[in-house]
Amino acid sequence: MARSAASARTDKTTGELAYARAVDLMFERGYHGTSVRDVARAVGVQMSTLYHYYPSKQDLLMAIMTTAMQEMTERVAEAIDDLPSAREQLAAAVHAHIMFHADRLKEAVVADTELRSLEGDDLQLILEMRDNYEGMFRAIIIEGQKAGELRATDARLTTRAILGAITDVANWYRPKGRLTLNAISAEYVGLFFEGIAEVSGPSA
Amino acid sequence: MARSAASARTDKTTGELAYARAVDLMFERGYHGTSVRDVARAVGVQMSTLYHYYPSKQDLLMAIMTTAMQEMTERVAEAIDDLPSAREQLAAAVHAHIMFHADRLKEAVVADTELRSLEGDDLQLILEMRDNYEGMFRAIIIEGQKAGELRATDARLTTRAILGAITDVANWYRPKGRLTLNAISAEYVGLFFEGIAEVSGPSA
DNA sequence: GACCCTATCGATCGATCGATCGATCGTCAA
DNA sequence: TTGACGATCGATCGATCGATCGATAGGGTC
Repeated sequence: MARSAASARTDKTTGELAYARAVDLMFERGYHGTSVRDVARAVGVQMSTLYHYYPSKQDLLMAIMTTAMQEMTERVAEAIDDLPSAREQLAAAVHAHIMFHADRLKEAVVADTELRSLEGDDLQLILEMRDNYEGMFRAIIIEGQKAGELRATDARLTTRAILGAITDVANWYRPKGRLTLNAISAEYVGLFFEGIAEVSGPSA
Repeated sequence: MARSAASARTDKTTGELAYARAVDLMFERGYHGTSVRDVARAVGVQMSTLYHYYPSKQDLLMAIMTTAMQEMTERVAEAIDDLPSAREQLAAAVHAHIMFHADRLKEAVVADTELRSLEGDDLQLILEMRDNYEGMFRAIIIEGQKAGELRATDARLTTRAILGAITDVANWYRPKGRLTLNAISAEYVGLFFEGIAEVSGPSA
């Protein structure tokens, strides 16, 4: 088969390269800020060639978002599997979420921010995947409250607070930064469980 | 002066209307997803008229972002002024941030998400305003730790965790929702200070 | 060797983009 | 009453958008 120069130079097919370059560009400039021409130029191929792999620009975005949501969900599900306590499960889930947002940072950010660029059924599908993902976290919290491990806070709001905080990691994390990923993850878990108040402090 | 039909029908000038409609549209579709034509159509005016008030599309975005950052900073600064303890200051800052993100929701979201649409000096200016804003929160935490009110967590990371969580409120808050803003704010403050662990629970 | 299929190309479609022009409208001061 | 001027209009610019076209090169299949 005829392969593009760029595709032959790497071990990826043109379709896989298109996915990767689209992730890069949409991460930097957003969906509407990225033209199909930009992606084609980055792949080293004509624009019409991309339409051989993805029927539309929207389908290219959907491929990114479904892949990201699906793999993130799998990672968290695997991480909490068989853990005995809510505390351990929640810590593992937070850790898995942060890890995914670090080493698949661009896909995660695109998935987190381009919801508004989706239309119709595509939007509904991703919303369902998000609800399902959030539900995993909320279920842990609710079970932990039933078991007496966790305080009786509003489960839905608590879930949003935790997810809001750890999703934001993708907005500032730098691999060469001051803290390792494990340190970041551990510190977040400590914050969530124990809070910031000094128990023996003046206000206790 | 010659006033457009839309401007005459309201108490706003065309320039103010343009700002408001641009906020609406960029909130829904993002900066690159919103055309100057869209804004003009929403205002009820010709596209060229908008250029009488804003020299470029980028300047329109900058007007929104600087306004949002400036007013949000003022609100938090006023909220924490004269409060005696770090605990009270942080609670007030969190409350003010959430309140701003609720009643100026669209501007806040645009300011939070369109950083990547800015270029050159514009980007630098907004980044400085963000750093300054974040610095207010971090200063409270550091002072609270010195005073023994707060645990010795990583101040920079703790600040990001709190801001990440409360900024995300704009992504799900609905005025007709289950919880009032005061309840949301109070619950968040409780989470941040006390955490979710049950102190007398099995893991304590 | 005849055939087909996938992958790619260059060219081009109609639509829309951000931006700018000169002309005209409406208001207010003199 | 009139002249100046800010505000608005309609028309248009060159560039770029997402999408589609027909053509064809190069392997695999029988």
